[in-house]
Amino acid sequence: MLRYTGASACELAVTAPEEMSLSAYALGPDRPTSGPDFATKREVSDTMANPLVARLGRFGPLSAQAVLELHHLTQKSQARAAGHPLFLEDSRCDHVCVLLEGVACRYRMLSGGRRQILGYILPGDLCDVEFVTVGPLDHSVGMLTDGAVVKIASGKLLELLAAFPCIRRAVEMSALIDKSILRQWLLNLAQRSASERLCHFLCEFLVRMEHIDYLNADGSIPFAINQMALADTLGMSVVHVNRTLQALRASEMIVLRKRHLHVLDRKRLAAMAGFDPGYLRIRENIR
Amino acid sequence: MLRYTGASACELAVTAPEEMSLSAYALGPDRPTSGPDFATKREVSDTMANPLVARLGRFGPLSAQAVLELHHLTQKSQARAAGHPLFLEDSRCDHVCVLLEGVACRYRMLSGGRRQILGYILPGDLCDVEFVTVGPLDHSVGMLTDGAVVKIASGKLLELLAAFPCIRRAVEMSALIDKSILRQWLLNLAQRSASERLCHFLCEFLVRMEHIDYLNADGSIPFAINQMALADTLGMSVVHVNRTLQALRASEMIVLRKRHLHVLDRKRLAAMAGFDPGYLRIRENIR
DNA sequence: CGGAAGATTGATAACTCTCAAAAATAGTGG
DNA sequence: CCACTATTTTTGAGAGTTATCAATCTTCCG
Repeated sequence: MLRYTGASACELAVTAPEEMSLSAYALGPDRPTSGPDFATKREVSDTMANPLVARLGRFGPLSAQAVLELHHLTQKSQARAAGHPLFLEDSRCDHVCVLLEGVACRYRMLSGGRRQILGYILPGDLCDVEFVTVGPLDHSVGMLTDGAVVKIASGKLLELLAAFPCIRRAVEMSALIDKSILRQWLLNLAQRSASERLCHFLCEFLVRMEHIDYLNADGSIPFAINQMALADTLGMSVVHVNRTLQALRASEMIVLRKRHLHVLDRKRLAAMAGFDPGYLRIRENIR
Repeated sequence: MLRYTGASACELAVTAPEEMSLSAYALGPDRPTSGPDFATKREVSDTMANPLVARLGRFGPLSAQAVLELHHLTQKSQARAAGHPLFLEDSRCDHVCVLLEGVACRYRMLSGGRRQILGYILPGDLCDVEFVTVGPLDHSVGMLTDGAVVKIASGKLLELLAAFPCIRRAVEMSALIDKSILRQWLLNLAQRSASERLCHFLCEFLVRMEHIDYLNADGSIPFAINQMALADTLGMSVVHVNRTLQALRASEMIVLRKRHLHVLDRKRLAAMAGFDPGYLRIRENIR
């Protein structure tokens, strides 16, 4: 039972045009997601229902006051359709976003219309944490799937960081992990073959999704990332992504269809990729 | 054949065996480097002679007291020969290093004896700034050339950060730039051809060296990075690095010999690489 | 001078890209 | 609910880039 079901509009059974009325969507009483409706749950006890609280809380205990504040900040969620930009390169920004639902990515566009995806942002993640940034952003952030976000003014966030050391620590930790992931990606791109790269990405994505409770009972996860995005992530052509995926399917390591990924043999996939989840700093290891 | 033997002593024209008497070297009156002798310049007014002070100072004004403290911390430099490890993956550490001289790099070893270089550390840079790290390090740091470092206990650094907001800001800024460089490298590896990657790296290295005043009067910079290290940086084979370098020489964009790099045509090199120095957050642009 | 590390060369093979087109799937509007 | 269009996935063929292997040459340094 999931908040983010992975599909663009289809699974949510609502159309989500670029400029729909956001508040209506976010606050509507019959919001068609199957998950908890954040707008109606305000109890502190319900901490794990809030992706931001859940995520920060995994880095260490948060004070009750801190949890309250975080809850308060994430009340007014706004829907965002796939393709919607959250931040644009070269612009300046006065706020950060918390992703509540869906998948977003950092990316840069290059001459020739190429795109390089620099990282994935999952529910509960803060972006762009480089709020400290004085200059213009050096990359864009956009939604890869439909989802929902909350904006937080930079000033407000800075207050929060100053007032709650537990939050500050969690955010700092989160930034370190981001960096760790970047290094891992670097290594992937530089040293591994196309199929190894793809396997590694799938392993990482699986572990991250599992960590935030998006693993379904049947062992699958929502996976609304199309082959073009995979190509832009892994520095390979769409054609080659396609063929590599087919090879993985043929060797019965994964099933990927209808925007859901089912890893049939984690061990083999991880071995193939040389994947060691340590860099994600998550307690439990891949089985 | 192990891949990481590092450069032999050369720039410094001294032999630097693994376990030489460090203090003798660092404090010797006739230290054979061409640069300023940090050990004998203790005046606060002489701020730019201290690589750490110089580097942090470029991010914003440092209070006189902060400069004093930084100076004090960087008195006891220790020589480090090429190949010397500063931090080892999986170990825990209770200190950071400031590089005063030479070039160091972050790297990870992979199965099969391969090495991936994850970043370069130049004089004035702090490593590993991930001192906050609770867990073991996820990568190693080692000297690529002979040089000198100063160790700072983590506790001491934390005190400093707490006591001097100007230092804290500079260190945070520095961490952000690190991340920015990582993203740029990612993009390089994923999207550019071997020759573009190489050009891009040379541009970046040139700008960084210039920024810390290592540009010689003749327009060259010290470049003690061998082709094996370049290969491990750019994810290509040594053979291909060699051939690509030759092509660059043939097209009269660079002269690279005797461990010195002379870029003859910056504009063309930058254009070839798609290099835009903005991500380094340095005032002056490449000419 | 001798040994070792680094740079260079040649030949071959492997991997991945590009182009072009067809098939399948998802989303839209009647 | 169905037809229609756009997007995404899949397939085939050929070309290009880069890796690998093995040997030689060069430079450095004791």
